[in-house]
Amino acid sequence: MRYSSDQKLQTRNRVLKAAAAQIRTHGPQGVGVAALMQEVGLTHGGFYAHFASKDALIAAAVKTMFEDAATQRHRAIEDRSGPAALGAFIDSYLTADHRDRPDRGCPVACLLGQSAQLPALARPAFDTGVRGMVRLMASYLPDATRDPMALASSLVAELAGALALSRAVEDEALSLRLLEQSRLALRARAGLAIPNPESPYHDH
Amino acid sequence: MRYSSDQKLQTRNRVLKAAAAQIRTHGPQGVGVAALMQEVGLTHGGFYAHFASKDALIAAAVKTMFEDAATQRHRAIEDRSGPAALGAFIDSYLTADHRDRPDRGCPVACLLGQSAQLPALARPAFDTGVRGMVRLMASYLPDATRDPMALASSLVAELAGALALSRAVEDEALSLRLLEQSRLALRARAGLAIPNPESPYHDH
DNA sequence: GGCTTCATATGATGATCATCATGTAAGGCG
DNA sequence: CGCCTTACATGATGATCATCATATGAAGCC
Repeated sequence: MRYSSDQKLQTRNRVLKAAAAQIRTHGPQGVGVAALMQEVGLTHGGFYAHFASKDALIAAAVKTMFEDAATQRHRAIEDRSGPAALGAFIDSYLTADHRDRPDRGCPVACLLGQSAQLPALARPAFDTGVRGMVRLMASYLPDATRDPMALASSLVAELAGALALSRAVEDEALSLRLLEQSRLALRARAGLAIPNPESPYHDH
Repeated sequence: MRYSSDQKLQTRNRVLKAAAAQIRTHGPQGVGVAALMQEVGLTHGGFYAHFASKDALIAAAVKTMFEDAATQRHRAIEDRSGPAALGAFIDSYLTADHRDRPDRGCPVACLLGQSAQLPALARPAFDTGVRGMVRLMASYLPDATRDPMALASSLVAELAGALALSRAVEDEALSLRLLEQSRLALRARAGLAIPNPESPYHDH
């Protein structure tokens, strides 16, 4: 081992982190190898010492996105459990902050509409991530829930859908309304009490 | 007027229709001017006689998508009204068929995740389309609904989210489960009776 | 019947991009 | 001390792409 003992690994991780951010903001197509390497402080040449192809990079980056997402979920939930944890997760998910920072946000919401341009290599990681998110939500639903996995599946669809929609929409008021009303609806569906009415929107 | 009287208009419409399909399947970036024109039976040169730029094409194509979507909604709803219309719409929306034909499907679900690569010119049309979809669903909710626009907003998020998710996922069983469980949840939330149990999925 | 107009074709231009062959320098090892 | 592995750089290649300048050819008009 020349250079410092794990030089290459650290570089690889920095490239991965940058790619994970770029993919979430600009989509898989929006990332160029040269621009990516430059962001890490290197030139494009060395890229193929770390990844076999751009598709391989994307697949690896998708994986790391979901790993990061898991730790972020823990941070949002803190030491809560059960429905309280679910409520905290929903509240942290459907915020303008999360909407405005896709680069460090939920990969499910970011890759939702990129199915066409996501290379086949990255698909399994996405599936696993979706399944993990559904399972997580199911595990926090009230014990009395009849079919937790069924409900969780529906909740995940609305969560990711609302966030992605709020990003796609241009009008700020419409965007905030989409976030807030799905937040309320999701809390109600999860059997949670009416939350702090932190954003009083009225239609029309 | 040389050629037949409205030759140019018809060509323009054919280009638009092809673009609307391609954008929905491959995303805005996935459409090339040359390939698009070839699909219409022309060469790339004439393109700029019809559109000022690729972005202008995309903006126009997004508009036509939403126009088509409106007529398709009428077809799905037929002569039903009120909750029955809503149920028919939900059932027609969350099907494997709709999932597998994005090229003629709902633009909201297709463009959900393309916010980054959608040119600014096309954004207003998208907003209008989303608003229209929310309004439509609100108008069909039961009269007793407390805040129809609020509920409709949440329903649209889940509808589009579930469809987009079902497309992004690789595993067919997972995909079908996402569709079906959101279909059931949405019907219930819209105050509709338990529907025909056309697809009995069990988790695990 | 020739002129003119307009829809489309041909071909070029420059930009961007993934990929790779080869060069270089850093630094542990003999 | 010098060698040689290794991480990265330089530069080239060929592909793809949007855009546009110019050519062509059909068809209505005088």
